[in-house]
Amino acid sequence: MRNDQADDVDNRLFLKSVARALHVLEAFGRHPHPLSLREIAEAAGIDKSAAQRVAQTLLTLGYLERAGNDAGLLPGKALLDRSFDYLRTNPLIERAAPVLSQLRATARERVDLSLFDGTTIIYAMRLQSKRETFYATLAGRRIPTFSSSGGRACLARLDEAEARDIVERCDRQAQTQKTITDVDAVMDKVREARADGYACALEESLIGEIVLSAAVTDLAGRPLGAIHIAGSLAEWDEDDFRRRFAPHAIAAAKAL
Amino acid sequence: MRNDQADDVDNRLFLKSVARALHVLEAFGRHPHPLSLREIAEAAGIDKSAAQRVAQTLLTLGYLERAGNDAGLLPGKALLDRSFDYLRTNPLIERAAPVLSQLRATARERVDLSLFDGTTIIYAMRLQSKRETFYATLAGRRIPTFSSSGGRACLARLDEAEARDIVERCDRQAQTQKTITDVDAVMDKVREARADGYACALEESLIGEIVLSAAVTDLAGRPLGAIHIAGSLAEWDEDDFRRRFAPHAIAAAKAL
DNA sequence: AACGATCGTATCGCTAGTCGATACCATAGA
DNA sequence: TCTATGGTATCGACTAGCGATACGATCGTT
Repeated sequence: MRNDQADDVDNRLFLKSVARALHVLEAFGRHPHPLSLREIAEAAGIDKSAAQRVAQTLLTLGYLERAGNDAGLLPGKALLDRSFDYLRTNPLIERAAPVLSQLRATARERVDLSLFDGTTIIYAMRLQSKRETFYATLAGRRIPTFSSSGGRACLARLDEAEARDIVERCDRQAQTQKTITDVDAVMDKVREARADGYACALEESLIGEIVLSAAVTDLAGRPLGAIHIAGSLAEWDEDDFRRRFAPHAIAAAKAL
Repeated sequence: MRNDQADDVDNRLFLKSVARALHVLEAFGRHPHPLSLREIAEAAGIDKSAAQRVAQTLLTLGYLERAGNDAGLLPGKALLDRSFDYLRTNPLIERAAPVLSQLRATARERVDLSLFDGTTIIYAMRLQSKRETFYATLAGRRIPTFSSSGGRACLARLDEAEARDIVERCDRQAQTQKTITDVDAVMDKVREARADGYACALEESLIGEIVLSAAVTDLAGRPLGAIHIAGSLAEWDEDDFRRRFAPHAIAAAKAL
């Protein structure tokens, strides 16, 4: 999971106790249900005593809560405060908010802002369209870089070698039958995105869904994230969708 | 800010190092902009060395990031992962997701789910309507219990003494000219909400906005949160809004 | 250029904070 | 009643982290 262990070990400034506590919180990412002390200890690779101390601490600070039927522990509301801080302090989000909601108003389809983070991208803002249920529409969700249009839009802003390296390091599992998992085939798509100025993915994450993305970069041209427009193939065919929305996505991304 | 210090001190299980690290992250809630090491140290009440160690640790774990122009540190994307875990593991959110989006579809106004947390409530899910910009629409935002319709809907499910205690402990600053800050006046509103089965707030948080809320409770009848429907006074007058949406809000809350 | 202020980074000996084994007290099911 | 499993509490030993200090870079100022 972590290949910078080497750095950690020789880094005299690294606080193991802090890392332990965060590993406890991260355990709920892998086990999304109430956990007992013993389960926490196992998931975080610590003994029961350590888990007890960490849990008590996080509990009093609001980063953990007791599950309803005293059936264990769950993440706490304080985590929402911290992610709010993240969004509020991120200058990209600040600038993107009005642009996104205007884009949403003109496109009348689902609009997202995702952030580039190596082998995955993470949704930061989501403006849903009509139906749309469930976790798919929650901020904080991560999806693989290689198979998402937003991810490929970002890769297109990197040089060939760096992009290829990331694609190779991705966990390239097929999400649907249409997911492109071959490295060379993905790189073809990346080059296509580089040429077009936007990326497009057809049913690679979800059957029936077409997503089109334009990358947002910093002043140096490095990708920070991407703006997505997502539609349903029941209402659009690919060419129409591209023609209609690609200019909007590119313009919105350029505005940032 | 924290009156359980007494408990903390005599609790032998409380890990100070973990608390220190979290205080560092919380510093960005009070100072929403890039912070230098020295500023972090000040905000978290620790010395520069400690801040350095904590910052290095959080940096390598992704809970802090360097600001673009190496102008300091900012919260990191890992925080979004954790809030996603919170939302995903919270059974109320799971049940509420489909109900909310259906409510959004029928009401065609902004719909929110907030969670009751003592003197504040915190937005967990937000389905915006048309325009709506900025942070107002982000999950994780906290607003005072006493002046929000959602908060008062929750208070209405507590007994008189407990509700009054919370109102008194709130930081009762007026958000707008219309904010009701007097304890007795707030309690009148709470009693009204108890009688009606829903609460209503007129321009108490934002001028021109009317919000109507119904509380969601656990099996024991204790309030967990509230469902909000928010509209614009430019489009509705109070009576129409109440008549039209109160039944929907109550029904949606009851469905949970 | 030389200066002082302020930034991030690195070092190191001492001690207080944490570790981890262990015991305790519930509740629940056999 | 017994055993398994949950959360809670205790305590001596030892190590992880404290905090003072120092260093090199980068500024804007004089």
